[in-house]
Amino acid sequence: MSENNTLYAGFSAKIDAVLAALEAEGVLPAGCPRNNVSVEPPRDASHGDLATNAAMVLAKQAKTNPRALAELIVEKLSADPFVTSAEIAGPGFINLRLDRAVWEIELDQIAGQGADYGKSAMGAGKRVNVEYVSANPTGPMHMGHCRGAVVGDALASLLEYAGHDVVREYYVNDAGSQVDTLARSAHLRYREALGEDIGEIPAGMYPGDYLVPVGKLLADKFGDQFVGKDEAEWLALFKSEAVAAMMDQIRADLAMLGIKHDVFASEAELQAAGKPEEAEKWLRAHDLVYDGILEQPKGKVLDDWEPVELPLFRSTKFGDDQDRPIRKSDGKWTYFGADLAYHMQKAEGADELIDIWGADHAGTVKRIKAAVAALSEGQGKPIPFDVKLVQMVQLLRNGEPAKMSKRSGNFVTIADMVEEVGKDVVRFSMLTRKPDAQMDFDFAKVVETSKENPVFYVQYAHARICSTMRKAAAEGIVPTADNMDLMGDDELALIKQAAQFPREVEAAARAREPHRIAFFLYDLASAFHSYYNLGNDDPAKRIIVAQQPDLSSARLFLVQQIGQVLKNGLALLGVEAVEEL
RNA sequence: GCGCCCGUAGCUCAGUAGGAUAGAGCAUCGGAUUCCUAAUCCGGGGGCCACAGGUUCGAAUCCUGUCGGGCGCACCA
Repeated sequence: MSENNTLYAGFSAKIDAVLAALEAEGVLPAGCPRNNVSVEPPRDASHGDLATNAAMVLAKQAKTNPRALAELIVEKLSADPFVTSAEIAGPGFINLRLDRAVWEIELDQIAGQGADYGKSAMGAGKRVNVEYVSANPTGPMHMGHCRGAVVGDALASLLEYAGHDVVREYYVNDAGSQVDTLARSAHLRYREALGEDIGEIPAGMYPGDYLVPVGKLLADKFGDQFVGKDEAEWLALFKSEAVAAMMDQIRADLAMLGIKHDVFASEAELQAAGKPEEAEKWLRAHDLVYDGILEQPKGKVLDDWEPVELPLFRSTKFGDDQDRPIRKSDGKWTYFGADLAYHMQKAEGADELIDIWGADHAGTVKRIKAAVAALSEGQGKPIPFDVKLVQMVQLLRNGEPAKMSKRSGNFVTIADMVEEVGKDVVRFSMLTRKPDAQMDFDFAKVVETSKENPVFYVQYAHARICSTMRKAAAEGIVPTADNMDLMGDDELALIKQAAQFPREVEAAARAREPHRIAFFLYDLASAFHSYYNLGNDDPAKRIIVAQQPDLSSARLFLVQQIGQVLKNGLALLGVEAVEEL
């Protein structure tokens, strides 16, 4: 379960040793960079088990041609007992075939490591803070939050699996004017709960039904003491009460998706602690904040534009279009002003920061990255910081835009969606495409239990394995690793595919792309279904062959491990590995 | 006008640090079920990887430009 233990990393090291030997012999110049050398399974399995481009990459430096260098490498690699053949192909690829013992050992690894198979020490315990969701605490979660929530959560799990020490964080924006609106809307519902006819909810207030129980709660708690009173007497109180209620709601919504954050950081508390002031002071001292006047935005006509002097952060120094205000004209912090201080707070307990944002916030990435870079470097602790954008999801029903929810007032909630199609479908759907392309989510298609819907396909593979295990147990056949030599090419091919999992985890973690795991699982499920169906044409190829208990035990052992890998991958994505469909 | 993301089969999407003949599913056509779950499998047809240049042994992948779609562009969050 460490990076150096995976099969591919192991062979990578062997090839590296061969190159080092060639360097010692003077074939390769001393200290020549080998970081472009790749060791990976070839796309076409007929080429072998492993391929390396070493000869092509290094030929120039060795002052020879790729094929000549390849021959030298092949000569040394052939000496390895686990290498059964090493061939030069095409422009200079070296294709290796590995002894079947390699795969038998790998299968044993899966059995031995169980739920830990695929975990990696790549992250080396590096502390990564992943901030995701961070929806405003003004209502239930809606579709706009869903993709970022699932992708962020899966990414956090993936990094954890790959050996990082991960904190899942939610930034609660409880300090802006939107929570004032929330408090006023709640006050309206409070009066309603006390029997007043409040009529239509006025424009500018939150109209959703979800505030009705909040109003009732406030009425029960405070009676009529805040009716007809000046806003100053109740606003702060109603704010904190309503935000708390909304956060409970949001936590419940997230729980429906199987998401749980470690830290909920409050913007109001951040401000109360004077963090933004500290940041401003430092930035001013380093001439990164100055008082200036913004230009009128281009490409947009504004009737009420007035030039105002504001404290501006020099984000243009970092490639942004214009400098950005950190305070408003009333002296309060802008979102950005508080946010940069918030990122410094996160950086205190982390080695690396990742934010997951919706694509509608793409315009603000440059300024926050600039601010974090300036502050962290300036304060002597530069911190890697990445903002991952997830693109918009369009909700459809039979190809038409989906209707809004009554519960929410004006949007489709996550609760509605999960109730209708289920957590696993929602999560897997969001994870079977790369996040940086827009996607459509069609209720009608997504509930179909078919190939249209890959989650069932993968779950079915796992369920089929469980069912086979149950049947075998009933017949008194137990999986054993004792007769691996009975396994043929079909079985070995399946092991080879499952053996990619640790490598896949590391690659996905490195690229921060959890969707790769979903596609890997789909492919593995597909390979298993094919294998399973071999038994339909030829009874001798069934997993359980009554007359041959040794063979059956070996095959059972194999599919048991395939099931284990499917289970591990599904767990990583937060999807149930069901045992029956 | 500017910034960011996307453009791969009729449709929905993959394409692993630039690698070998670009892959799946759906749809379509043809097959497999007295047999471990057919929610499955096997096979056929279907591509100027938007377009044009460039980088190099090699480009769907990197760079530049053009076209098309999405998102954003006050002190909102």
